[in-house]
Amino acid sequence: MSKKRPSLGLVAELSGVSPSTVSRILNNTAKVSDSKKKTVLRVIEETGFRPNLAARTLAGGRAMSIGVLTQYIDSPFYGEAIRGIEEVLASEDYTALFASGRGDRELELERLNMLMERNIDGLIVLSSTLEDHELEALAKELPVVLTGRATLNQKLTSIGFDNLGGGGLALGHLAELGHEAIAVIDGPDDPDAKLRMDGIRVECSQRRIDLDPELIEVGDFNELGGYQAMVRLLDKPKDFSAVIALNDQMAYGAMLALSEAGLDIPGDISLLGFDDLPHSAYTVPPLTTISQPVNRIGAMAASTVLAMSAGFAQTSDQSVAASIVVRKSTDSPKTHG
Amino acid sequence: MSKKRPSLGLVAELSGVSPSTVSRILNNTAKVSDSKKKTVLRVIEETGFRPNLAARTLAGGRAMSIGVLTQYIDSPFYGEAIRGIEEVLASEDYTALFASGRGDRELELERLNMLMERNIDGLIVLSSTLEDHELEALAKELPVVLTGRATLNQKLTSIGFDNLGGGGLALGHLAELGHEAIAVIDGPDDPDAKLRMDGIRVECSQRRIDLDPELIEVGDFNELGGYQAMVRLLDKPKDFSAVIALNDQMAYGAMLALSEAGLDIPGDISLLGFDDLPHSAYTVPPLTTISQPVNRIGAMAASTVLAMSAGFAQTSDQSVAASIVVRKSTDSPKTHG
DNA sequence: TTGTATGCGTTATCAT
DNA sequence: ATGATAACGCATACAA
Repeated sequence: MSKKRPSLGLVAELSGVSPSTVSRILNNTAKVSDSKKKTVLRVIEETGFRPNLAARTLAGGRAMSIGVLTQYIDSPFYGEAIRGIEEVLASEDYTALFASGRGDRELELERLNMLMERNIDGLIVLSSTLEDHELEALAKELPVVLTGRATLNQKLTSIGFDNLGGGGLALGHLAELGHEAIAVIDGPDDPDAKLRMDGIRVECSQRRIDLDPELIEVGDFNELGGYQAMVRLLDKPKDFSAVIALNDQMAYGAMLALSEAGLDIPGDISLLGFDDLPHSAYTVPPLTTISQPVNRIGAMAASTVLAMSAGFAQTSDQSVAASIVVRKSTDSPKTHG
Repeated sequence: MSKKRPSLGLVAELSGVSPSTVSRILNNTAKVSDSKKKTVLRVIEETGFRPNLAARTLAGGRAMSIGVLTQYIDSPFYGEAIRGIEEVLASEDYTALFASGRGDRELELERLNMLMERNIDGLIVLSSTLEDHELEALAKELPVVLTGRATLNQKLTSIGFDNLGGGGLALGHLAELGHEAIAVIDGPDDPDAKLRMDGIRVECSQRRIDLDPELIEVGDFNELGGYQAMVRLLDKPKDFSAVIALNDQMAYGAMLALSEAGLDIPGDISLLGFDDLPHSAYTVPPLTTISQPVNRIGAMAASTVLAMSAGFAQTSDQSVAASIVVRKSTDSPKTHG
């Protein structure tokens, strides 16, 4: 019953031209007389013809799709990037194919294979358990753009945050408010976290502020890890007046721990995060945070793969600047007599 | 330089068998002698052969992909569902193709076309601006499973939340704590919101509680809308001791408004949300909420399309039960002398 | 400018 | 149980 979809051949027949002519019109790959073009276009309209992507791909054309490798598709952080990617790709008639590895190497490899089976024209790696040499190997087969690994490997094209600068911004803000004893909730073993930490350290030494190693606790980039790290921090005999969480999600967890301890933000403790997730404007109090333009990164990554796929060489590294969004979670430390 | 991917033909040649035999082994579509099977499998291993999906699709096989139509891929709510969908699909070697319409009908149609071009084997509609009759038309062309439209149209297969029951649960909880003047932050014009509201109303009449229309403000299912609705509520001369927000995101916004007004949760006002988003365990205070097993819904939707695609008829409606997660944002109203 | 012929990698229909 | 062959819908090299 269901009449099968019209094919290019049908359109050609109905238009009284050859299939190649229709193909040419579709892909704008050669000149076609206006009259023929007009009728073909009309027939396409009438029949509702849409090229079969499988056939097009098989015949050597592009698959019109870009793979996106990530850990968790449902993460507020990657969500931002994904939106940027989607917008750019869609505007060029490309589609994003997502593959989440959930931090499991086996699964990630499996999903990556799935992407390759689908003849993707390029790959954006938002985060991955893959090692550099594996990514390099991949990059020899198709355009690959990484995010968050800037400066780590010059053989790979990457779009980075200015994590170093962001770290400096964070510490600078607190220092200028007058904080001297500053605790940090570090992230997992991850290039982004490392560079943010480095930025904080550099700024510390420039301002002659002492970063007490005892006041650095490691989290997992999630709420729970931030909560637990904050609890451990609070347990220590050491005093501190401000806390930097290396991402907003951990800051959320820290907020809860602080509140349960009866501490006021920013009255007792100032708190600062990274990423400026959409939700951060609505925490209580609204969170001061380092804004990494994540969705711009996504957009840049997308236009970069597209450019590479079209044969344009790319400069290997690009990065976007961080900025600070000052809200209500940071203030001067209270001076106790 | 880049040696092109090994094909089924190559594998056949190297194994000394015909292409058909290799295909049979791959798809388990006929008996093949163990000896041949063994060598073919070995060659596949050695060459790293992976079937080309475009070819497979073109040749009449399945595309091994299910389209997922949604408004915003980066939304904590849909994120949950998407995870459920992905897990089920991946386990069956299927892939989800996402298309976000961002609430724009034109864009949504455009993205839907993109999905059709890709020969999807089925479609899951998480949310859509499409009307029922359009969805019915679609459902005639391929398996379609909806979420959140249960009971609205019997011709369509759908997986629904028990919004009605959830609404009852919410009001029941507050009623039993002793609340009588209850405000509601309603959602946009949306079946889910409507049913939640209905559930609240039904429970109200059973408990002889009066739901003051003045205390119902409409939000947009986002933090900002919740914030604004709460501000409007606070502006009214009417008194209330509890607020139900029809989803967690609006509850987050309400929390901020309440805090800015100097009101304590739950000391002054109890607050309750819907959805039990991952973040809700980490708000200050942690949010009491109606848990809709969103990711189970996703999983059910996925297995349902798969079943339909395999030719099994489906009962038209399924739904999963709601439950209440009591945390710290609700308590008995304070009795003022 | 336009048409013809061939091939892309796989499945499916026949044979054997 | 296995192989030969056609077909899927399109792009492209080659002819005209």
